Amino acid sequence: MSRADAAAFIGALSLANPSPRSELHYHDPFTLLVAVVLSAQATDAGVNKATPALFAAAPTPAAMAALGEAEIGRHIRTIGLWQSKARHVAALSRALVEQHGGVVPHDRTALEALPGVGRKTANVVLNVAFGEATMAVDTHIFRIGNRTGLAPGKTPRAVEEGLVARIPADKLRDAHHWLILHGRYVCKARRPECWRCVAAAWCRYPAKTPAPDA
DNA sequence: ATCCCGAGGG
DNA sequence: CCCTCTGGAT
Repeated sequence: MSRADAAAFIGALSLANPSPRSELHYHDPFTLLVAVVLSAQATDAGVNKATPALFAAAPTPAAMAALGEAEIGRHIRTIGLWQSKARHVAALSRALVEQHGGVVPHDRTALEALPGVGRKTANVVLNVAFGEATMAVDTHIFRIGNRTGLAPGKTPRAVEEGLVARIPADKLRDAHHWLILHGRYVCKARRPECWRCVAAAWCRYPAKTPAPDA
């Protein structure tokens, strides 16, 4: 897909979702980082319910490290994979204190070396908190990139590079919100609702589900 | 039953 | 590449 079409595609999605919001609203690097770690394979509702109390108790790496794994676990017991996440959050907080002066590093290699942090999570922090021109490719964005031709690729890395090459740098941040919302409610993995997709004109994926009572 | 805004380990 | 971790929503 050309850059012009990509801009039109993203523009259509932005009009359909004029007020994007999610746990990505954390701008502080540390709370953003922890919120994203907690989000993996969990519902956003669960994360949004648990994080306010957790961050009130421990807003910084030092405070989180002091809080400890057991107490972190008590705060996040209602979300999936909480045991390994409590372990990772405790370990990454200690690592930030001991190796980075209690500050989230503005550096991909250092971020990905933290426990529980992979390329996707590192990209969220790099883009949302530090303004780097990168995209965090989750399952939704990976699927949309391939279905639509917006950014085809066999690996998340390839899709990421295609998106960064086609979407204007100043729109990458909001593109996360729009693409994820679109992937969740319209361009779903199963039974995509193509008949109500605002970006269908730029999409090459054939509608496999007929519109209800149409 | 099946899926989720992943990451680590085998 | 495949498996596992895990509660909650649908």
